[in-house]
Amino acid sequence: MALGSSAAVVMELMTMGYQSAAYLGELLRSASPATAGEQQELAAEILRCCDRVIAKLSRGATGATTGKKRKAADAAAAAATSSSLPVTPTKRRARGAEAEREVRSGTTADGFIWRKYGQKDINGCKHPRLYYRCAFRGQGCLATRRVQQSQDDPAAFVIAYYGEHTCGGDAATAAAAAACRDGELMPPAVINSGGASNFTVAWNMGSHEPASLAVEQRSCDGDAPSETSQGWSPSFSSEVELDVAGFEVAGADEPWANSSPVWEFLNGSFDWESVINSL
DNA sequence: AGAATTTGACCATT
DNA sequence: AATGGTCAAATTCT
Repeated sequence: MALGSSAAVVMELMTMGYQSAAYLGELLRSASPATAGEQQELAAEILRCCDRVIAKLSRGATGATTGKKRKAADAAAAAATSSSLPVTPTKRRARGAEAEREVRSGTTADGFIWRKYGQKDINGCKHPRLYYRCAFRGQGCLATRRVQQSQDDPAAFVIAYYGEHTCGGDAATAAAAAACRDGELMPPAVINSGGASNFTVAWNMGSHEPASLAVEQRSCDGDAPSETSQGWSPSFSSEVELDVAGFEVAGADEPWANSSPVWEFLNGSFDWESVINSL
């Protein structure tokens, strides 16, 4: 395959992330099999994200037009994406249409850049439902997601994804590449150590005083979509929030604190080469 | 000023 | 008619 150098870098980093998440899942399972459920689910989600990027890269950018199954209305709209003007012949998703993927996670961050376009109170649900679309819709990306805070566990989100990221070959990967250029990593998944779920939601109206910190990605060069015509000119500030309160590496009392691949990973001495070669 | 979110209206689907 | 998804004007944020 003919991967560009930046794509190769992203591929390598995503492979690292994949291996890290896999190993983290192992650690969580062996460390505390009883309480590792939620944490393992987070690790699993990281795995899924990495897996998707890797699949995309190894498949090449030609996968953009090879959208698998898209709803009829969306397909019709996609046919007209050559004219960058999304005149939008009113493509409305059927109520309760099944998502292509549904993820239950402790964070709403998934590495993509989303723009919120609506919010709705749902009949029996305590929390509102939030609607997002890909920030690169101006480029023809029709990916959409629906985020809902779980009724029982306020620290969990149920995220339903619709549509494929047709921007994946350039936009999301470009953002990743830009982040790598700047020596930064992709927005990490939420770190929520221990059983105490002190992760709070920012959009909880009224009282949003979470112990969270915002992470922002910087834009890459000029391919940041500047489409003022439709009011769609997203920047690269995503709404990533992560709780750092419970994440103290230095003072960790965990048994693996100072002598494990995790620690090696954190202080930068982890032997990635052997990991990659073992693929 | 421009960008991003909020929020009520609008409309398709059930 | 009720419900859920989207639009777009208004508002807030940077």
